[in-house]
Amino acid sequence: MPADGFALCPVRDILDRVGDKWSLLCILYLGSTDRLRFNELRHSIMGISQRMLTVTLRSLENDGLVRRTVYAEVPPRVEYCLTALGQSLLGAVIELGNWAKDHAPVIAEARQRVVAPPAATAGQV
Amino acid sequence: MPADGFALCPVRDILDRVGDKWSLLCILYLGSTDRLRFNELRHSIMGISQRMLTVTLRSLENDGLVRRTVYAEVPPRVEYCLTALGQSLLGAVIELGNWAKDHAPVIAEARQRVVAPPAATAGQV
DNA sequence: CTGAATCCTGAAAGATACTG
DNA sequence: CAGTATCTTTCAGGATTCAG
Repeated sequence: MPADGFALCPVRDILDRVGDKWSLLCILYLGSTDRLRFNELRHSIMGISQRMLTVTLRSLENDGLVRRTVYAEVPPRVEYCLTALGQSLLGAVIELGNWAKDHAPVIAEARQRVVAPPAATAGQV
Repeated sequence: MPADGFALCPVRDILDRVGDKWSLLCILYLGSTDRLRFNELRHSIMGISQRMLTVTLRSLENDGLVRRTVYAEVPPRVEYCLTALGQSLLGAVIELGNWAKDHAPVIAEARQRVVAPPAATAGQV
């Protein structure tokens, strides 16, 4: 692991954080409403485990993208929402999401082409 | 807005592919020029291993985002460039990259705040 | 209800060496 | 130059359990 000091480090850094399995999903869902409770979010992002939701939310909170509000009630209630910083990221995420939705079939097609290449083509690389 | 988890599946799928450690960097660098040879790219993305560059480029190629052109010369020459599909993604990636660059200091600051929380804040959680 | 703490596994990624 | 082939290590993420 080299001590790197090049210009794209911040990009790498952010993408590492935001490019994990659940962060962008959390941001997308949190961005679609005002705020969500823990289990609301957990139910929205089907497939996420309780642990990963906690870990992801902590991570986003630590980066200042998500605000966590604890209500001193019983039973406990905790609500999450995007911070201004998180909202500023939301645009790019949504754009990425739209791209993904728009081009999903094309990509699926490209992948098919890999597993099932044309058999009759001769010579051509 | 989302409500239905299935709509976000393609997003998950794309983000999984594009959200790995090197793909977006490759797209960014390939998008910044017409085309790049293997070692040019490798030199640009400092820190990437030769293996991971190969793996990443294959992955992008399989998804139809990158075109690989082999010249039957000696010594071998292979050039990579974005396809139209790849270029269509470039916009969102650049926007994400710009966001990362713009907000890197704020995020760094937020992270600092986590490791060194204010001791005197009383009352509100 | 919300979350912390452990344990565990598969996949990702790095290092290295070899090849056309 | 541009890979491929292995080997090893790391670690994200799932399951489970405990706690406030």
